[in-house]
Amino acid sequence: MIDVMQAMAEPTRLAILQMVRHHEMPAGSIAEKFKGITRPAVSQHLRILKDAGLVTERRDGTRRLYSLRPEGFAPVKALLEDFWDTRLDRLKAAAEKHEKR
Amino acid sequence: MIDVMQAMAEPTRLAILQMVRHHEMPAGSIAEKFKGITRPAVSQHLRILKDAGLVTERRDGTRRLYSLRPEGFAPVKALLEDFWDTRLDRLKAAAEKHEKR
DNA sequence: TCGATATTTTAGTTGAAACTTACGTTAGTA
DNA sequence: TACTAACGTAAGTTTCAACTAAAATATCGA
Repeated sequence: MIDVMQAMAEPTRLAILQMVRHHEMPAGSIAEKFKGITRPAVSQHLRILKDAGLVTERRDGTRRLYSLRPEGFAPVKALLEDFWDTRLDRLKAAAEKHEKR
Repeated sequence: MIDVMQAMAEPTRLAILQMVRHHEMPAGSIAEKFKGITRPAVSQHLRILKDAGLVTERRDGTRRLYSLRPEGFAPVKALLEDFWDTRLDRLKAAAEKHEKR
């Protein structure tokens, strides 16, 4: 789960995730979008995203098509909702305290 | 938003967030929980979490009490839900494709 | 089979982030 | 005022993640 967060928490990788969100893209096209960063670097980012389960890779001839894998975000999503709930917990606690008077 | 993710995506800091989730804790008590890491290191992590808006700091005499700031997670939560929605988008797209036959 | 295309992998470099030690600060207390 | 407790801050070191350049791999077409 920490690896999923680390995968997301990097500007280039986050941008990649946005790119492949709606339609799959070949590695080359992804790399082209980045100015001032080489193709191998992008390839390595893709590896990290894949290992984290955030993208899937599909081969088509010599190309490799990447697309988002939304389920990969599930654990982080759960954690976030957990933290978010603290807001409600506090409202509840405050209400009970008030009631006690 | 990327800074929020980076703040979360570190084991020690994530552990701190869990610690202060339900009740505020003084910096010292937080540091004690960590074996093999010094107090200043924890202090620096707390700084990063505070700057990212994930915890709040309250002073009580010489102590500093930290607690979770759930609202800080909002941007990441929104992003995650955005990605998550891709699942539904695909189901929908698949259904429409099916319908077309 | 040879070359071209699209891509990853490896090895090595570099810069940033996480650490430690030493020092500074602030608030309470004798 | 001097001392202590509970911290943060500064400076320097180490570790690690992101990068580049060069080499390796896989697939297709002539």
